[in-house]
Amino acid sequence: MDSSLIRSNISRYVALDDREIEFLESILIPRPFKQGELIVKGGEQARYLMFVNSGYLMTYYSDKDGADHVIQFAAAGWWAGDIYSLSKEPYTLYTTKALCDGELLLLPRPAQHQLFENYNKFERYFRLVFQNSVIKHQLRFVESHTQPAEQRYLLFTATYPNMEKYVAQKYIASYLGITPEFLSKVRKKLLQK
Amino acid sequence: MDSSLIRSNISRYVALDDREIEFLESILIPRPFKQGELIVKGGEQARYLMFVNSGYLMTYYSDKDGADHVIQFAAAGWWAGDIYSLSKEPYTLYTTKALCDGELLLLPRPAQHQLFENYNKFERYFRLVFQNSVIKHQLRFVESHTQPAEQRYLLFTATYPNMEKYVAQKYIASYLGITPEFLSKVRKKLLQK
DNA sequence: CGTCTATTTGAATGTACTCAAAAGCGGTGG
DNA sequence: CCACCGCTTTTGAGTACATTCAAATAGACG
Repeated sequence: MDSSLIRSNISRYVALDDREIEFLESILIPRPFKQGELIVKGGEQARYLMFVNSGYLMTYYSDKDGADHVIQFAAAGWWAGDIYSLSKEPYTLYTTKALCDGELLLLPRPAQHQLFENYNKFERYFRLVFQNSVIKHQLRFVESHTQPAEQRYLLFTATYPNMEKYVAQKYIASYLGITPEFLSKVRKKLLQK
Repeated sequence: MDSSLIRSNISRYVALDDREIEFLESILIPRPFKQGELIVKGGEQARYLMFVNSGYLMTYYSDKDGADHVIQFAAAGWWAGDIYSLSKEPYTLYTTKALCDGELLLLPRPAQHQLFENYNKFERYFRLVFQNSVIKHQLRFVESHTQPAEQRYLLFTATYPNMEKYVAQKYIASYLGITPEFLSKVRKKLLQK
């Protein structure tokens, strides 16, 4: 298993010693995935934290009318959006889908507890991960209420330069909080400029 | 100083022993505030985490055009929205304003480090606080893109039953992501029913 | 009481949505 | 290899939700 990506990610927040790295590697489970695969479905038990080792994923909420609302995209080096199901809730609300072939590193729930009990550096690491995630969510929220759709789309393409190759436009529209039809019109208008 | 509220809040996540409580109390600073007071202004140094011991606060972002965008309201027993400035960033983007008289408990930045270094229960506590905050932000985001303004307003009044007594409507409008004028019309329509 | 700000109201406008139909695109099987 | 199927994207017309601007009214505070 190649744990270099997750190790370098963690080392941006806390310094791990050999013992901690060894333990981490002993509990991570490599999990390859194929394009289009539904890795976790909304309503299922949330059994793992998912670190993206390679490839692209997205996490979305399917409402009662069957409409999907994209919460987050995740590239290699990110935790999948459904990281949040390590809460008390045993079931996740969100579906996680592969946008191309790739590999996850799974951190099973029981192992999470071991990790937190025995190595409090990981507690800190995840505190910082969540903390930064909250900050990003706040910014995204402010953006979504200050900028019109066109600006938000431009911001998206700047932030996720490669994502458009992998994601159907309707999911980008969903992420931006607009309809696919309207995104199509926004793009047309931008191309004419 | 009355630390009963913060202790009972923390005890929902981790059990503190006497030593830990004593230390916590030794580093918290009571800070009374008056209605309308700007407790922290956007652009200033973020020097404290702020726990609301009594009263109501709100946290907002003022954009370059001078428009305010409310991120969060906070009642007694909550951490103020600007909790997020315990990150690496030395300055906060957000302004925190008192909506009535009340009292904060301040947790200064240097004391945060002591807390995290010496008592890893607090690390866990804040991990869980952030974790739950992320979950709430995600839900709020999905709501704001699935429900029309009228629904969001009803949800708001149900979620924060007393808040309307303290908050100017224009700030509720801002929190909901609509203009004050439109909120006024929404309310009128609801009253006619 | 007067001033300042918040709220209400109305008219005109704009942004984004719905619905429906056509065009494009990718994969599968004959 | 081409034809067909299903799904995504585009396009257009009509509509709805929400905004802007302006003016009138109401409330809060000194």
